Amino acid sequence: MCDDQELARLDRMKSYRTIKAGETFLWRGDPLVQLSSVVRGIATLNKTLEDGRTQVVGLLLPSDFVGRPGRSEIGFDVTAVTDLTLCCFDRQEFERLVQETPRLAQRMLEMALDELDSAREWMVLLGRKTAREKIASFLDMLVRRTRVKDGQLEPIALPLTRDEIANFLGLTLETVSRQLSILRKEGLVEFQDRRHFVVLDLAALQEATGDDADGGMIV
Amino acid sequence: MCDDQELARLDRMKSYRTIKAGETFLWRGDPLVQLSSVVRGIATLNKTLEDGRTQVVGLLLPSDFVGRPGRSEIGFDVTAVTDLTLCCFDRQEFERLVQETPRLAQRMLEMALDELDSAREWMVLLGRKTAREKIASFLDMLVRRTRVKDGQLEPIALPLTRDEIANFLGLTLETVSRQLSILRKEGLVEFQDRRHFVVLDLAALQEATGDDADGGMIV
DNA sequence: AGGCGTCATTGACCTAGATCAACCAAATTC
DNA sequence: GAATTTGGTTGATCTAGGTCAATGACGCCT
Repeated sequence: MCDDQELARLDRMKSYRTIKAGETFLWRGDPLVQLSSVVRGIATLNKTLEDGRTQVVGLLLPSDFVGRPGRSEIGFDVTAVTDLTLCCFDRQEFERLVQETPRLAQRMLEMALDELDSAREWMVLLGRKTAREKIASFLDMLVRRTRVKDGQLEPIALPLTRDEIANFLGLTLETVSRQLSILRKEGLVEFQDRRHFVVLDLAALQEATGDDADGGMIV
Repeated sequence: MCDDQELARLDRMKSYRTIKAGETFLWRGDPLVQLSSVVRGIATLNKTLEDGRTQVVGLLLPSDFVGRPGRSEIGFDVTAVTDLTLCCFDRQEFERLVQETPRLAQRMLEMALDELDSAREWMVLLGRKTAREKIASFLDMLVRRTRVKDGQLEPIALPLTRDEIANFLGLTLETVSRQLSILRKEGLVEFQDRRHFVVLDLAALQEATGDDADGGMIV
């Protein structure tokens, strides 16, 4: 995360933890004793309304940070989507470290501001986009996130179930399924498997997100 | 913001700027040369889709920070809702100051994390709440924000037009107007003026937000 | 005081997406 | 390998909230 000495210290205080897919391992309101970062797997940050409606408010991928220094309570439920490995630190010890190493505070600030930017992009999606645009934006985000490593048309993993996607996009699972079918029939994407897709027409997909040509998703 | 010496230094580098109500004074994509904090007035952070739909992604009140250190481009349009006074700092100079004063970085981190929490609460509102719940949540937020100073039933200022509220809540201005009328007819709130309301039944208002009894808005 | 631009309210419709429901296919259990 | 279970698709309806349109209520300007 930062430089040698700090890394060494982080190293001494860290411990690993694994969680099985589907398990909610942090609950809103519980005391926040450990911070962690995702090593392997995927998790979601969720909030549930009193009558059971739920909204995913964050997607945690490897290297993402879980919990926030300076708060004593957990703010959102955290659920493992796949099997998950976390690297954990004692919160108070970590906070001390942050206070002593300015670099780390700056790095944390940068990460928080990036997350804030993507949360705001997501607010536009939730507040103003149509179902079709939401789905296209979601697929486009996955493409951008995976493209880093592979060249072009490798199949991309769809890590969430239809229901989880729906809770992420503020839709119902039926609408998710229908819109995916429509994009498939239109030839923008193709599924080889319920959980893996290939983009056939990236330009059309991005057109379908409704975003300005220039400034789409930041994540 | 922090301690004496830093404050003094901030003091030397600051300058003031005033903006007239309605003016959009920062545009997405423009170079970010100054950071600032709101001294007086209200502003909104906006994003506009290609076809003109807009979503407010942040409400800036006095003491809120505008712009983000470590980015060279403006990420969202910023519009003055009322006449506005800003206290501005040169971005690069401010960044230098942040690097040299760990305290400041920590304070910035805290602010960023608080904003992130409220952005996430807002995502729940945008993705899952009904129009009625959105309006109730909005009024409740205003109550919480003003309650700090006054005792109980003082009239609360509604700083935005119906249209701006709609863009904040992901609704249309007609729906905003209708839902406000309904809450009025039900006796939860009363308007003395298009822009000032009194809460008559706070418990019922909070009930109508749809939030869990305990964990509502963080802001 | 009269005329105008802005903001708000209310009504009459319409449509995107939710809801309800049937069915399918792959994975898991016995 | 039959029987559940879990996740997905598709169809038929319903409805919350959007859209379109008329009217009202203030300023504000001359």
